[in-house]
Amino acid sequence: MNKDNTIGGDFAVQVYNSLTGTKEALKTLLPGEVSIYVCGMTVYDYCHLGHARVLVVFDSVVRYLRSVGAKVHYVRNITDIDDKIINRANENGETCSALAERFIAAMHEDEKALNVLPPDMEPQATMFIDDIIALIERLEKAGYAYKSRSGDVLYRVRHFEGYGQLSGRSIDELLVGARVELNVDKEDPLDFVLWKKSKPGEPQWASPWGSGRPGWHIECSAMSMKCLGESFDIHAGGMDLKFPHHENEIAQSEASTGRKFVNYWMHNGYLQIDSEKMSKSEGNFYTIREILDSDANILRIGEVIRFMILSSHYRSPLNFSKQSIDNAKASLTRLYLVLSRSGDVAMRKESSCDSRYSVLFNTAMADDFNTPEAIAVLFSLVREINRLLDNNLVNDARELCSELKYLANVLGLLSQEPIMFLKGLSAETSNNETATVEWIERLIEERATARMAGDWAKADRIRGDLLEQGILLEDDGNGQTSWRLEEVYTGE
RNA sequence: GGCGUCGUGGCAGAGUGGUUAUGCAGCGGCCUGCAAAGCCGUGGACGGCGGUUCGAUUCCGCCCGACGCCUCCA
Repeated sequence: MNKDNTIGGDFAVQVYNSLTGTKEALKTLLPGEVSIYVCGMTVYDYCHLGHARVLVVFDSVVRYLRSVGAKVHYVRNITDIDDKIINRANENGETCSALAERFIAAMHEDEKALNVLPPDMEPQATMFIDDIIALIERLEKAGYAYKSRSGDVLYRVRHFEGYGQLSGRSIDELLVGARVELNVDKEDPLDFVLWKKSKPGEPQWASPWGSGRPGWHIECSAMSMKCLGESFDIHAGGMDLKFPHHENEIAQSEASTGRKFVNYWMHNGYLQIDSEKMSKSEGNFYTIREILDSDANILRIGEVIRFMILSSHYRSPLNFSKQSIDNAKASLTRLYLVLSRSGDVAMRKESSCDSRYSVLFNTAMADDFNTPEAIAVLFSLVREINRLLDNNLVNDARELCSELKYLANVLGLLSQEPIMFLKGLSAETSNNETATVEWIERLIEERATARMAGDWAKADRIRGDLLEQGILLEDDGNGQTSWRLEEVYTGE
């Protein structure tokens, strides 16, 4: 490991730091270790595709950092108490904790389908109330917090010198924005809630300021510092959290500790629908499971979504459409076809960093996690493998295949059995699937007989009929026929 | 009003001061009963106007266009 605490060895990892607006070499507090906190979900509903992007992007970041030998401490929180949760629970007539529990379980299912690994820690706000209260007390002692007339405890924004450093705006500039509501309760309109006085019937915890609950931003300060220390390396989340959430986290954390809170801030771009930001308030959003349900095989469509997300750079906007899904499907099919063509190949345990492809792959990823370029490297591997196979150099091809699988795995891709992906079969085969497979195989036999007899018309009719059902037949040179899924484009 | 991001070939989407991104689609060829897959070859691009430069899609300025943030949001 380098003495200067850079990560990545020969491929010094460069990270775009939202705080400075530039790409910087990633230098961590501890040599060879990376502490990263990602703002996770507020669990009052099913995760949408924007959440999928955060999950997949930072899962890939963590996988990559680990692949270059870093010991990563990955924390992703769950906010399980806030206004939206309380409202939704009331609407449903269930308790907040029951509601939260339900959607946490659903989120874990979604993650699985997207091949997102669990973080090392997944702290929930309601389990850190003591730490939150202690943090607010520190802020109060230092003069950064005050109790308002209404009973809420607020953060005194004017007292924190660096306020606005992340969003690149001064308090006064923010005020000119004019959409800040006037509130007699606040010393300054930008002051925000640290502790909210509870209303009857709401979840509440005892505190020095009376019973209440944490405000929105404080739990991330408390939990991240509790899990990773008062200073840590990377804090990440969606672009929309930059202001005010992350700005406020900095204010809370640095005012309480007097130390630099986070060295690198990473923000992923929005997921868009028809080139507009997808958000619940706009009503133009898809849940992850909605998309997952559009395919019989949940892992297959999950990987397609993952591929689609990684095929654009994490900071760019990502436009979701039927075509982006189809593109991802076609690309993944090409990757899986070469694996299937090579037979079953075990994944290499470690990358041979000296290989041409690994060098290109790592160079791309070290440059602020350029996954589109890394994926392009995967495809040049595919071409090479196919060339080798065309020339019957099977052993060489299989060697490269195991490298392909290794590199793809760094992106969380190609972890399924090729056949399962190509045929769209799930791991625990249903009766329905078995019946379908048998039906297809019967037709293939029937066609083989026709071909043997030279009845091309019949053979082609069977093939054409199956294709209309989305089943593509492929004959190899030895009289064997295989099949795979091929969506026929019906024009929407 | 303030701040910011972006504008690449038919579509998606990287990147670069002068040389092939990549995937899908197209075209020609090999292979195939015909296909499919694969391979080989190939056409096609950098919003507009100026400037810097031997040379700009890449740097600078202006303009136009799209989007976002300043309010809950990944």
